[in-house]
Amino acid sequence: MTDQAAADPHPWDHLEVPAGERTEAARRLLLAAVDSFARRGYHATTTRDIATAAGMSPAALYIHYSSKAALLSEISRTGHQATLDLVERAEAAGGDPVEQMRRLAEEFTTWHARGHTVGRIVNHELHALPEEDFAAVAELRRRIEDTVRRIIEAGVATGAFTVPDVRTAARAVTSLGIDVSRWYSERSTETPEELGRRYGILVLRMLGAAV
Amino acid sequence: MTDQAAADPHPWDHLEVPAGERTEAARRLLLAAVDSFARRGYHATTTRDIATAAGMSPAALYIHYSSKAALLSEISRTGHQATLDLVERAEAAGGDPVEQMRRLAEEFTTWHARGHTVGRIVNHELHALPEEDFAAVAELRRRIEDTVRRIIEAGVATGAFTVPDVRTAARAVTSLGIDVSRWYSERSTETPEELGRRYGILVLRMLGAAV
DNA sequence: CATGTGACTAAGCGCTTGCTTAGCATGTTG
DNA sequence: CAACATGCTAAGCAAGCGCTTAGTCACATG
Repeated sequence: MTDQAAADPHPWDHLEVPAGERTEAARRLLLAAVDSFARRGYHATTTRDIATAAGMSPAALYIHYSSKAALLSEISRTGHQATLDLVERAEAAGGDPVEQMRRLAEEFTTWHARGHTVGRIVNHELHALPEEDFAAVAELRRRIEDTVRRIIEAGVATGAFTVPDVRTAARAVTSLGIDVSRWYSERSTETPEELGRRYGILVLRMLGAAV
Repeated sequence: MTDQAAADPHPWDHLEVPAGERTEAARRLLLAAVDSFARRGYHATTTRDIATAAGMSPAALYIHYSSKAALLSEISRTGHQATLDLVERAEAAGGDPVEQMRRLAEEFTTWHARGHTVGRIVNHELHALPEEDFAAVAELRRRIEDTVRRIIEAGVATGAFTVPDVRTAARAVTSLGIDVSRWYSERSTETPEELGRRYGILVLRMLGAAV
């Protein structure tokens, strides 16, 4: 089950929710919500859309989730956590700042291409979150950007990177990856991995590394 | 009136609608729509929100615009046209590909920072457009990206640029600028012009130019 | 085999939505 | 000064919204 899910990429994989933690029905609802929120946007999606896509009556949704916003919260929180994990793993895996940054840029980009549906919700529906969920998620976003900045600072210190301004460069690196979720589509000719490799090169060059 | 509007930057300036072409009331409605669509999103904005912000009763909106979607269409069409004009001017102003690209990247970035409210609507509410408006706008977007790609191709031909893939590089350049409208805020410490200059350097480096 | 229990549906409630209608002042025109 | 156009408001309509209620059914437990 688990290894098959890993072999067969799926929007669900981008929400780090252990398979056993929710029932089949709740999982189906969450997947339907991801699809619908990503395609039409949170406010344009109705609870009837979600329930119908999950093969249930409108009322069944409320047995598994307390509200439409609760679905968004779960998607946003787990999606952000998965992204932060990815970024911190790229830093922790070691090597010099150039190696760390290549890994981070490649995987960050690949994630946002493969999981562009979840990515779209994570990055474009922040304003629709209940206030306390927004605060939690904002903290995760801060830590993602901090990690990127830390690697750039390290690279500037060793002389491997040269940038006009560290904060601006960190913004640019994360921004480039995030925006992939806006434009990437299944119809794109590049695979997520190809795109990741190419973006890895572009990012290193942007930071003034010799590539 | 007109020169004061030019001296005092305003969301309106990013919608290239000649001052005389609409009445005061219609202009107020359009501005209220820009503000509300950018802040809450198209679907979360009600016609009552817009009319009230423009100081009118809900019904008055329909004297000036045929529907809520007509407001979005006008914002999206004029916003896209303004962006295309900017990009084509940067190419036409001459110089070698490096000079053209620096100008394009700087002005494209500055535009998306200063006009981030309009930019947010232009780039994130495409799916809410009526079908025929979407088609018109998609054509403008294609021409924007084509212009960027043309300059990169010219630079690759002269040897000034080196990129892993021209289409991917063009995507990255436009994407970097577009995403500024998502995260830039009036509270940002960088001015739009500062950010433009820094992004200009990052973009040229990304394309393998010696900077 | 009575009594729960959990997952579900049919129906619908109260409210908000985009938009319309009817009417009212103001100003312009023959 | 009658006739009309313009720009607006008060009131409200049909449709759709998020969510609730009441009840059904399959199945587990004493």
